[in-house]
Amino acid sequence: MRRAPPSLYETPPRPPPGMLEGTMAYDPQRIEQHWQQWWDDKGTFVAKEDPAKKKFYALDMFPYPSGKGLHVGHPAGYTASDVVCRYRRALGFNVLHPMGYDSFGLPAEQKAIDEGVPPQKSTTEALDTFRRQLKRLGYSYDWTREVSTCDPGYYKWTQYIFTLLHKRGLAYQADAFVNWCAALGTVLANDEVIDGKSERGGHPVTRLQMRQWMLRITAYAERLLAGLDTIDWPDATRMHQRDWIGRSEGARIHFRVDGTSEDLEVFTTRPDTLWGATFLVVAPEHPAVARITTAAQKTAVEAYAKAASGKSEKDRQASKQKTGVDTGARALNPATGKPIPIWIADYVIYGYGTGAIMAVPGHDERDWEFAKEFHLPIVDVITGGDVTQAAHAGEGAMVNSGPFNGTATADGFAKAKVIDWLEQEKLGKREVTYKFRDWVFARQRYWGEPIPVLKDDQGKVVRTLELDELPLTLPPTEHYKPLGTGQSPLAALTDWVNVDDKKTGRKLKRETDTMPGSAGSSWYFLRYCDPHNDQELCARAKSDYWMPVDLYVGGAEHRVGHLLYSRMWQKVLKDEGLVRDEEPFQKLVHQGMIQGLIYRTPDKRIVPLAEVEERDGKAFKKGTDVELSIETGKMSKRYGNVVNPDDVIKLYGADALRVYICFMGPLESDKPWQTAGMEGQYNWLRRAWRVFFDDEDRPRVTDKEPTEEELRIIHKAIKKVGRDIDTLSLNTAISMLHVVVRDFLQLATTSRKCLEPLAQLIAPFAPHFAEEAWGKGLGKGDGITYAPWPKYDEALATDDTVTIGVQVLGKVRGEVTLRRDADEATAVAEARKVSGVARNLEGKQLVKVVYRAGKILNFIVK
RNA sequence: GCGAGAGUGGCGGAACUGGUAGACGCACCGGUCUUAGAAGCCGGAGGCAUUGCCGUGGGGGUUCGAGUCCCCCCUCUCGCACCA
Repeated sequence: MRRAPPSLYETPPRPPPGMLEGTMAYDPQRIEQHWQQWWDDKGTFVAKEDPAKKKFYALDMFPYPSGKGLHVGHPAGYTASDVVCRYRRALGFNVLHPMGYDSFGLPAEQKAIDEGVPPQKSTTEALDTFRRQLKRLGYSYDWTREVSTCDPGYYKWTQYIFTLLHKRGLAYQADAFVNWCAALGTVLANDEVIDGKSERGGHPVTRLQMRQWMLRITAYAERLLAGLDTIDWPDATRMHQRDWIGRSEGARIHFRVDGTSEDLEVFTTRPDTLWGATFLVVAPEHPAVARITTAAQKTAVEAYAKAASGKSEKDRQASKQKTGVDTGARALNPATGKPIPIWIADYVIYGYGTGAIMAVPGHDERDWEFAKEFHLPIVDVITGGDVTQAAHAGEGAMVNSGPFNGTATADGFAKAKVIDWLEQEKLGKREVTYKFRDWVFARQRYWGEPIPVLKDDQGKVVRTLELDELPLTLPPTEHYKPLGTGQSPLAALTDWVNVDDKKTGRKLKRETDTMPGSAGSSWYFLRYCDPHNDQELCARAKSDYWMPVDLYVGGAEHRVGHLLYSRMWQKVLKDEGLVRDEEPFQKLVHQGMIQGLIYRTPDKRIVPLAEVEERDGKAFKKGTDVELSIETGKMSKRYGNVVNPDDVIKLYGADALRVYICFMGPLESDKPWQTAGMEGQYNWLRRAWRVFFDDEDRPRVTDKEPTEEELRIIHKAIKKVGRDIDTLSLNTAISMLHVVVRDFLQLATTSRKCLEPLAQLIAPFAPHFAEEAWGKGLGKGDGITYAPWPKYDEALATDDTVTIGVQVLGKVRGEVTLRRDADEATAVAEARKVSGVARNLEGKQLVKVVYRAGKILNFIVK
């Protein structure tokens, strides 16, 4: 056995390499604590508005502070934004870099239910842990601006925003089909339901009709779509939001129900296929169903509807097999005047469009399958396919469509014509619908912002609370469990619920539902601009200065939830005149996940990391010869591969962790944590230390003039590192720094003109190290944070000689070193001297020479 | 099924507008130091083969030249999933 197994999993941890007795060396524990204290004392990162300076607002998605503390996943994004902030400060930007906590939510409440710990208490503790851990990583946050969504001074304004939404008619109560999770005792938003299960806990979710608070996000659909074209976000995320909003253009068409005064409305994107509509399909929940069903069909219809509503969303989608029942009623096709049957089927969704469709089996795959299943007529109304074999959804010309025969469907031409006709004949109208629904804005839970309204006995809202009545604080309780009735625990607190309202002189009741977790996080970026203001949610002058966010770093899992809600609130606040910008986040980047290694025995059993040892680059089960397979996957307790930043920092220091995180790979991609790789970066910092300090920890800097070679090294690095931070290619920036340190050690570089810029280039990544090198190593007094970023000389940053490949017939046969701008004749002459090239040219006739100065020389021969 | 993204050494990953594939790091091998080991330092290294050949998931194409551009296919990851 050659080396210790991954030391993170050993107890007690072995001392870091190089910390042997007597040797003075890089000591991260000492310097990191010292500089963190120093930054705190000096208020180095406190941001102040300064109109004379260009601002830069870098925002991290604030964490939900779980009791378990920080996970290595958190620093992945936080480190990247911190590097950018430190770089921007050196460039002279006025940087706002705040941090806070998304501290309302289910986990703390679940803990309260399970263990009886009040959420206020467990949240405060978790928050202290997070703050301590984040500070220990040396992030340059302005801690004076910290916010926490469960703080009454904060949620006062969340509640205030709710009252604004209510006044604008954007917050309303409605009987709606909601995602009810019985296990959690609450409703969930669509984005909190994944595959028919709750995002948190994976409990089953069913569709239920309930009276709920809703936010009319659909009213902002067009602006939410339009804004996507103005912001610098990943394409995948913008596309995902577009899909989620799901805009479609079409027509609403009226169908008379034969022999009744009922009217059924359908939404269709293909009004040009109206002549082919041979039946209607209505969602089982549709209220018209009960009215139109004939006596003969009543039993079958009711049975089907009941079965459909009992199914969860997931079950309903599990089978694509078409099912349905004829209601017995007939509708009149407004185009042909012919009676067509009306069916109910669960492939039609009540929440979308009008909850009823005209089925055109000839030109819609789903309708075609349904028609086949139930032997309903199929009519061809668009040329180009064989509707007896399959639905033809493509383009063609209208046929069997009366006056429209021959109209081409391409480019929506026929569609527009038919809609015009429908409007003229008052049979229907042009309409746009959206796939996304209004936002269910209530949870039947305790640990959230109380909704600031007063209601009468019937549950009708009498008034919202005025600003001077806010915050409406959460009353203390000892019973956190949702009541079995589908009400929140607040409903049991009758003293709190019943109010003698002085303003109206009436006996009123408080709302007992609370807001969802996404409420507080939908505007926190504004509060950071003016966190202590108790008169306004954020002074306009402050948000005008700092907003919009210039760089927002956070996980891709918030693509549609948080990132869509925040955009909506920003628009509402803009309409209120409270903010200037239409979009809150100018540039968005998603960090990838830090994955763990998963070890398995040949029979596929998982072996926790603590029981793994490495030998000769292979993994074995500790103390055996059982070789293990290695795969990458989620970090999870189950695999025993969760890495805690505290442990890493204890061994290697925060700087090494930061450098390793940056070095692992591109910010956006998922990458596996490898403790050995971590050690590599720690060792690099130790080597870098030796550039600045000798064996007795004395500074090595001299005022010697650097050689040209040394200057070239550092100028190239200044150029590369700056450019890489701009593009967030932090891994290649670190590679460059490796090269500089290697070369400077080899050249025994001590020149101040080289070491000062090197310390500065290291500073964004390993700030404590850099401060120590800058202060103690280079004798600088004021800290490195605001030292102006070094400038490079283009002439020195570019080599004037280059080594290029020499090819014969496209195959590399040698290389030559030339001046970058050497002419072709020189290049050819030099290349002919290279033996491998000469050998391949021998006896051949030169046809052509391809020469790209500084790039390639290629001889084409016969 | 639809949409998006990705396949490069043993591993993580580099490669500017097409121009010496494998930078940098890990692991590995050799040397040095040491009683020995660890760490450090110096050096090696894609594969096969002793002048050469093959190599960026596979197959075709464009080009003097392809990881990069075009066409077809395979695999993986992530979304969405009867949205009318």
